[in-house]
Amino acid sequence: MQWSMQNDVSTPPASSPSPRPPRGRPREFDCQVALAAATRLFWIRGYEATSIADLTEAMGIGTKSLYAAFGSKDALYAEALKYYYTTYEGLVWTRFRKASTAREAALAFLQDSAIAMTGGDCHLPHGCMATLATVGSEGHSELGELMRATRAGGFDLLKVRFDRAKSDGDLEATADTTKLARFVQIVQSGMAIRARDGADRAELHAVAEIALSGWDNITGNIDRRMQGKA
Amino acid sequence: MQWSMQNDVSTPPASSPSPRPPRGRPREFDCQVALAAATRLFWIRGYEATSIADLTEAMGIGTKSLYAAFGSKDALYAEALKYYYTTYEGLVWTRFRKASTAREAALAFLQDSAIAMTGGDCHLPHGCMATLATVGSEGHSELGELMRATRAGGFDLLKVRFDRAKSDGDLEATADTTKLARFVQIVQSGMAIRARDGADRAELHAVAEIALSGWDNITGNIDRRMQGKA
DNA sequence: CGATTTATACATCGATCACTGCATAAAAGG
DNA sequence: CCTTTTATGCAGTGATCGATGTATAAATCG
Repeated sequence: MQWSMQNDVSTPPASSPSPRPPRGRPREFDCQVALAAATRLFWIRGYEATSIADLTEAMGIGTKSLYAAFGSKDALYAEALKYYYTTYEGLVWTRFRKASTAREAALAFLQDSAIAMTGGDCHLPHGCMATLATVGSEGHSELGELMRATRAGGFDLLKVRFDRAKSDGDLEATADTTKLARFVQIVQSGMAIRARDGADRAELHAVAEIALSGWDNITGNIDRRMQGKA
Repeated sequence: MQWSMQNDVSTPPASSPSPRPPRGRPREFDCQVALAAATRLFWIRGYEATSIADLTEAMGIGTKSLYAAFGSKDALYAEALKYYYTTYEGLVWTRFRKASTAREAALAFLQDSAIAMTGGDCHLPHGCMATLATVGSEGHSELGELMRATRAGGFDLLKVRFDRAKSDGDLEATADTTKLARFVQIVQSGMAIRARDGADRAELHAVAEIALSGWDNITGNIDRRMQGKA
């Protein structure tokens, strides 16, 4: 299956000078606005539960226009996921990037995730589109791989930051950054499920604090504390 | 919508003496075996992605027999969820119940979840059926409520145990058992997502240990440690 | 003005969805 | 035996799935 589209959807931002407009009749709808509507729908309902009829209604366009602009439902979903990530990535990772220690970074990531997953500033759908998507369990293997890769990207960002903290001396040399990143990622994934079930911001915020309250034990002397347990 | 079924499915275990067999032609298939097959399929693929045709093939029966025995796809799913819970509940909650302290109970719950979610002793599907089900996002509101209630049940077990630990003196009187139970529940939910993405048992086991490595800080003096942070 | 190119609306495609009607088969009660 | 009751197999229900074909409208180019 191919993700290529008949028209280049991702041009509107950072558009080329485009001295010559395309020859025929111009498109009547804003491609980015339509994509935003589709993203919101996929975000809320998931891939399988969202039909083409749902999409065309929410996007305000006909089926033929949808297929002319995006190619297929799979391709539209992939484009929606990209739109989702580029649009909302900053909500979760900006403070993370600016943090001066690994602990502050992890806490910022979880706290800002708590905010984003409960609507953010405006009324965003609750939960995380990438985490909660069940695309690709069976069939749709390409979309499933895309989702898994997206989730893996979050883990990588965490691990790289923790590795850097190790060379900074911020984390002990014995700290297992892979396990640490997995733990933080898993807490965030769990928060996404709770957010979908209606958790409020305070609850997720509390979980973020609790998750990192044992940071010193986790990163420092976990080996000594744990050796007699499991 | 009604969950009631034409035939009582849940009689085979602890069956009544049944001195008089039903009048007509007896059923040719084992209802529990068929339900187990359906459960496995729903568990792996989820509700929407599993069709009646998939189910009849896996269960080895025809559509008419399926509807005669279970009533509808929704009712069959509800029955499958009940079967799932009663069959596999012990994998996750037995050691939890026997533990003498709240910390041991929570650790046992997370560790045994790590085992169950990666196949258990035999080759069970990975992940948690109740946690990963996305039924009821839109429409299917009754099934969605059932899933949410099932997830809430896990939280309640945790909270009750932690409350008991408080009166036992095992937990400080100042400990917030609600937040504590939410945290443990969220870690387990996140583990389910990682298990679906292919995490191995060791990874989830490590996360279980890390999650509870700060137990003393969480349950005891978290207030003092956290007051200057957020 | 055509000629060409593209977008839209509408009707539809075959496939699949959950679900049922109907005829038949196999058991029990009489 | 016959009647009743239930289960099964198969065809088929209307609805909806994702995706297209056709005809028309609107733009640019010559």
